[in-house]
Amino acid sequence: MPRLVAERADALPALGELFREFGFEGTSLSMITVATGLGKGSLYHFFPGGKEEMAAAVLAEIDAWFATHVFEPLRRDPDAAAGIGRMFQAVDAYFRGGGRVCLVGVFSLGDTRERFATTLRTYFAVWGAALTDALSRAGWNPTAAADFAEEILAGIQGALVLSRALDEPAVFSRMLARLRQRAIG
Amino acid sequence: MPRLVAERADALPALGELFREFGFEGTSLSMITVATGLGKGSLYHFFPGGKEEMAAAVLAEIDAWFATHVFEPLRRDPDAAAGIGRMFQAVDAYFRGGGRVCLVGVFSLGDTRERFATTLRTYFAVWGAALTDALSRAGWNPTAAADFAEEILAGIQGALVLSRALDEPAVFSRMLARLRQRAIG
DNA sequence: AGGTTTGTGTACCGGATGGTATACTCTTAC
DNA sequence: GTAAGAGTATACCATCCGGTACACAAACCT
Repeated sequence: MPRLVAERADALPALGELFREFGFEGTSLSMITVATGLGKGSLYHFFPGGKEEMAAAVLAEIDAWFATHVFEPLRRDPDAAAGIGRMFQAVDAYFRGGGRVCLVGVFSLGDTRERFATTLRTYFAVWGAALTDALSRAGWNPTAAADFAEEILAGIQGALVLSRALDEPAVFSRMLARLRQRAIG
Repeated sequence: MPRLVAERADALPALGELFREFGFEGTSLSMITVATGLGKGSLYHFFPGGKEEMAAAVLAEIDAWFATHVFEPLRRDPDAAAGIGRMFQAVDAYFRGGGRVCLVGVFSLGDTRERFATTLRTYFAVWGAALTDALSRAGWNPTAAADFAEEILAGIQGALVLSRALDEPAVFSRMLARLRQRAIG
């Protein structure tokens, strides 16, 4: 019998989609065993802390992905406008043009928020700081940059909610295009 | 022994806060009995359809509230800018300056979405149409008005997510102020 | 080859879940 | 004053919950 999942990390994508779709409370261990192909024995071997450790691992993976694909370009690209452009491109790819929801947003709205409070707060705080920095380097004055960074992050999250409610992913694409236009023309 | 809840409608506020905070799946009947002071017997007397009917009733109440306090002023106020101003005021009050979350948004993100799909879609579609109309009457050209209406709705929803994640309601207030400024100066 | 780590299947735990059944007590109307 | 219906309390249902225990198998190292 072949192993479907060889390492703990191989289970994370399936776990992520589950938590995105059903939330933390809504995702049951039996759903997880089906989606990952791992029995409870294996799951608790990889994640001794149970469901909470699984969710924390998914959040950490998301954090790492955004750090390398979004935050770093924003901070490191000598051409600030280019870094911002890469951010919009990465965000569009990550959320699949509005067809995928933000796990950090989902967790932030529910009571799960308290459980992962610092992770959730840090995610948006770091993103906001990096974006503010890039906007400043792109020519915005500091206070306007901070305001606009906030507006961009909220716009992205809100567009995901709206796309989902209206079942119309184009809402997300349009929002991304508008924000990019305002940011770097 | 006095009746804490004399009518079905008296249970809706408590139900709303519960669903907002814990989502549909996360809200259990025992939490509901505690929060409303009603035993299961009474609950199923008022809501024969169980938890799903309770959530539907809450959504209907929200819909009605927004219809009278938000959608109607947008459409009916002869002074379009004043109608838009009243919308921002009503929204700020309803979401308590960012301290309260949008149940429609919460339901839209999870798997609950499918259960109440048409209600959720209609809520945003009607709001968007009313706001587009008001913006047009306030001087925006039709396509720009539709775009900006979308941006306003997403901004509101996103700001609620961000306020919650950062535990900083001021994010919501700032967003509302910025949007109002852009809309009616 | 032997033994140890790493991973897996399965039975099981106490408790909570949404929902039902039923017997009861009020209030109201005649 | 009594009958009907509205509203309530309680016990109970099957099912599922997250988590644990433990025996077992494959992979690895020496």
